[in-house]
Amino acid sequence: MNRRDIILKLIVDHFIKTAQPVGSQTLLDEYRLDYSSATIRNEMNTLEVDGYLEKTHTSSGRVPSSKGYRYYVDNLREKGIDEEIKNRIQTVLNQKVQSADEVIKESCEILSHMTNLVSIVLGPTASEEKLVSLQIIPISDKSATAVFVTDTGYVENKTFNIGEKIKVDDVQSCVKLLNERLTGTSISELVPKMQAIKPLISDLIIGHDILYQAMLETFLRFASDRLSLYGREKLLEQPEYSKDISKLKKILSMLDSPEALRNFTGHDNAEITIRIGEDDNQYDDVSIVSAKVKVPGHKDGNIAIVGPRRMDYAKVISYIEYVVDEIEKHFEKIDDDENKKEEENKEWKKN
Amino acid sequence: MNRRDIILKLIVDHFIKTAQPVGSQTLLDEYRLDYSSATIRNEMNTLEVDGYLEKTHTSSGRVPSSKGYRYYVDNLREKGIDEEIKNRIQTVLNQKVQSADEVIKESCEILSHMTNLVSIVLGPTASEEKLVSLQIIPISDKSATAVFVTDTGYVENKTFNIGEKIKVDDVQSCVKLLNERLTGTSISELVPKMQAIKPLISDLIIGHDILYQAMLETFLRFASDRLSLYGREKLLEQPEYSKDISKLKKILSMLDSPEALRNFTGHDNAEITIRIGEDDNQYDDVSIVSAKVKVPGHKDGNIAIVGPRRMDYAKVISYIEYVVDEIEKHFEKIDDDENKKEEENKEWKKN
DNA sequence: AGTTAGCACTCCAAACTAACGGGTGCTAAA
DNA sequence: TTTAGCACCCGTTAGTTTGGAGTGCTAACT
Repeated sequence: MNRRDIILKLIVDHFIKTAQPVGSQTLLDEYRLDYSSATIRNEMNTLEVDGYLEKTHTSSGRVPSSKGYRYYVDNLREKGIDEEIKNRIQTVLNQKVQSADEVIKESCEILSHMTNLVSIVLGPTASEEKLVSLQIIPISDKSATAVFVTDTGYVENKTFNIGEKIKVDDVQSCVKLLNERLTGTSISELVPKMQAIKPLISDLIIGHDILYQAMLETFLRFASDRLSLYGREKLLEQPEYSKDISKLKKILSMLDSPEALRNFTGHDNAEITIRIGEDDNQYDDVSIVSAKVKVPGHKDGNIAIVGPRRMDYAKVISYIEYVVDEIEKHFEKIDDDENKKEEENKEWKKN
Repeated sequence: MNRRDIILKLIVDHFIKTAQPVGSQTLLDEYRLDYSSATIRNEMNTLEVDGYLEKTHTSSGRVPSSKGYRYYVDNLREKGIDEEIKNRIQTVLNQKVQSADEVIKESCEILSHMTNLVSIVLGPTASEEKLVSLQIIPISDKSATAVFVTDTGYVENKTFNIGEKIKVDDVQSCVKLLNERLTGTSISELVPKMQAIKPLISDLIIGHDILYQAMLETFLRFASDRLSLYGREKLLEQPEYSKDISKLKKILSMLDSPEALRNFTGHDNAEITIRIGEDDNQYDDVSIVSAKVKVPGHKDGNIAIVGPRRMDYAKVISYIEYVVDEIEKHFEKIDDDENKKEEENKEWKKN
């Protein structure tokens, strides 16, 4: 690594650690370099001219620019990973009972805990899932619960008050009808199909409008974004927000906007997408490291870590890579075992 | 209302509005009182001696003490209620489709929105609920989802990966067994009963330990606190937190602690419980107004509004009272209609 | 030619100062 | 009992000073 890179790396490292602009002397004091502060200053100057560093005012230390972070992330960051997260993740994976969703959820909690940042799980967009079952379960003489399940094991439910307007039988026959007509339908087609079925329902059932509305509502809930956040409160620990609460508002408003989050987590085919806050943007100080998670038998999902631009990219990226890798390996292995077993079964039957 | 009370009321009102200590002159300027500032000062002094007011330093305006707020809440607050919240709540209630849970949830969102505070729904403690149904729904050749429903229409689910260790049949028979043995069991007895059943399962099923674990885990999830928060982000708008982020941390940590929340919302039989932050407490600056919600056919739940001690009690209390009243009236009415209808039916059959 | 010591210069942050003003309590008169 | 008047308190704000961490430039040194 050439001298300029070393200096850039150290500046970014130091700034990530302290959240303070870094000066030439500090750098020298902290990391015994074998060239003088003047040399460092020269290098810093060219780094600034080239757009990797910025000054907060004419005579202050330097701060990495967005471009500087990018370069750091792409070329300079160290890739080690510490033992603690390994242990923790392995502990989770060793509890064999867990479904993929649960494993991912728990892993994200660990990620959030160990980075002091917010982690998010973006489920696959629901629209492609198919409804596989629709059941009605009477729970008292006054009410019944309808349970809807998709082919990924996602469950929605809706409780009906049975009574004057709606009879148990009505709900039953409605469910029967929907079951016949809707199983196998993908979530995105659910609402249009429902519209087509509407006349049938109104022929059949007394309280049809209410039932219809209720079902429709439940289907809409299906389509809503499946997104979980962990460790929101961790943000309060970040020094950038202790002064300036408005920055905190910005990042929290982003976390409240599923669209924004979907927007900034990887769409392309990359395994890992790194979004570094750009100055021109509404979310100028927000960085997002996101990774695609592929589990056999599931649609691809994403997990991501969200934090201020000054986040410990080296750590965050290596952690998230590790976590995703381990999760994928884990479930591939399970999948393989299954297949092998199945083949054995076939062999067996053949003989 | 005597003069002292008037003055105390105005001080509390003004402080709630401005979050600034209130002085005698300001009071005079803002609300044309017909006695002099000196008189006000005298009254303030006795109010302070009696413990209703506090000074932040020797010569500053007064701030209500905890006792002052209490007195205000009990005796001085105005009880009007404005039209906007009425309209909003009525809009919600008019969507007849909604179940109680949904109505409560939406009402709380409105409450949070209109008070700029956090509102919470504390479901009834789950332990009394009874399991009414346990179903297994195959969703692919590799997985199946078990769905559990309680007598209040609460649904939990757990997805199993079918395969080497677990067969569909195993899950089926396990569910069948549990269905026979566990329907009607209350949540709190679920775990002990499971333990009793354990030997049966291990006799019956190959992957029994995994299945057993999974079921157990789901039951534990049942027992976990059912609690929703709305409008967390609203807290950032409160002026007390713009300076002092540590206060914000305190209140957020409280919101993250279901135990603390349960602790500070009404246990006794009162319809409304008002907790005002006490200085000696860890949560010194947190006030909670909570109300019991009774809906026919449901266990009692609570809704509450959480905010800094300086909250607009008059508004919050009247809103929450209104909301709870309306919700209760709404569902009682539905219930009555049902009963009437049923009686009519009986009449009918008799003739 | 690249490196570095030296130096003048910049500007923020922290510390100090002064003035202001909103607040108090007390006293004495109405 | 109320209130005008007054001395006093102290936090806030604005202005000033100072110190220090930082810069860039130049000239001397490898």
